[in-house]
Amino acid sequence: MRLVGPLQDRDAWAADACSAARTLDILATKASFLVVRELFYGTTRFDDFVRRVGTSAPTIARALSRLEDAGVIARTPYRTDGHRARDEYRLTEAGEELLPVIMALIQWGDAHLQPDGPPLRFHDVTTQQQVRVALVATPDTPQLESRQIQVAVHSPAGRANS
Amino acid sequence: MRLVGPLQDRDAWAADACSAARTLDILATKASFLVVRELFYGTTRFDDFVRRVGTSAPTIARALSRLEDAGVIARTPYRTDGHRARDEYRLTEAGEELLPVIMALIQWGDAHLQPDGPPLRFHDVTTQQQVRVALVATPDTPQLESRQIQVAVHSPAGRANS
DNA sequence: CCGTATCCACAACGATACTG
DNA sequence: CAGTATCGTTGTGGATACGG
Repeated sequence: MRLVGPLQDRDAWAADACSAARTLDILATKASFLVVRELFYGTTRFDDFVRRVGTSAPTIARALSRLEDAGVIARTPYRTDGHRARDEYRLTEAGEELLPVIMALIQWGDAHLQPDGPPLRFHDVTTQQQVRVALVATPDTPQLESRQIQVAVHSPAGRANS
Repeated sequence: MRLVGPLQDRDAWAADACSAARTLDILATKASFLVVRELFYGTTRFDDFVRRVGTSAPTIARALSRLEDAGVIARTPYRTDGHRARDEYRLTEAGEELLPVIMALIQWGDAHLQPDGPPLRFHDVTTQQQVRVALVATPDTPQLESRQIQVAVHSPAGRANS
């Protein structure tokens, strides 16, 4: 990248105010990232997070409450039938906007850490074109939303579904 | 996102093989992310990392060696004049491809954690259009490279450069 | 089924001190 | 200037046990 303008204070803006640093304070741990990933995949229940993130219940509880504090997710009661109140977790609008972060991580991992190819495929639900994360400088480039994206397990070649 | 295909094994592909999880194993800590950010900003020297990431020397040393092990950065000697050999750190090609990850973090932080607006602005070096991270499903959308991006400190309104 | 509380192990961090 | 070594503290995570 090419730095322009007043750069004498180069050391100043790095540490405190950097937006990446602030975002990372929220998504502090690996578990937090993966909980957000699961939310995009539609997971809403505590127990499913535990199993699908592959971590312990306390870790999930910590991640969920931190994300809630940060306004990334909202905890809402479901099945309000009688005495047993249960919560489900959903992304807020702010949380939905984390999709590029997650997709960028997946895309890099697909390209560099998956010798056998990507385990998952992401396609536009209408055009069936492959979805990718791109850096663009065109204001008119449309932004895909999460519900327009289709996730499929990648089965190599035409594999008949038994 | 809409999950399609065989989903019985939903719990399986989440934990082990997920590309996001694997990427996060490399960028395990906040310091690792910020070191990568600094590399994009052109930082190459140990001491500059320490100051600009705002952390301690051992933390930087750890982050650098982990990133080197992962093939994200390469350590090359500079100023080979005589007895004093020093190293500089640069992104590998694989490392360069982490730019969408960093930009996505910055973009989210700009939108949600900066009440006074983004501290930095990113523009296409030729068109001067603003750069953003987008999810696209069009194969022909061009990908901006890091050297086509211009970084400027955001000074509100027209502030004369003294 | 949905979590929380407690405890222990380990990894990451900062402070400090030291080497070339 | 460019790191490494050590150490005490904190944060993160897993195991287990417990309560709604």
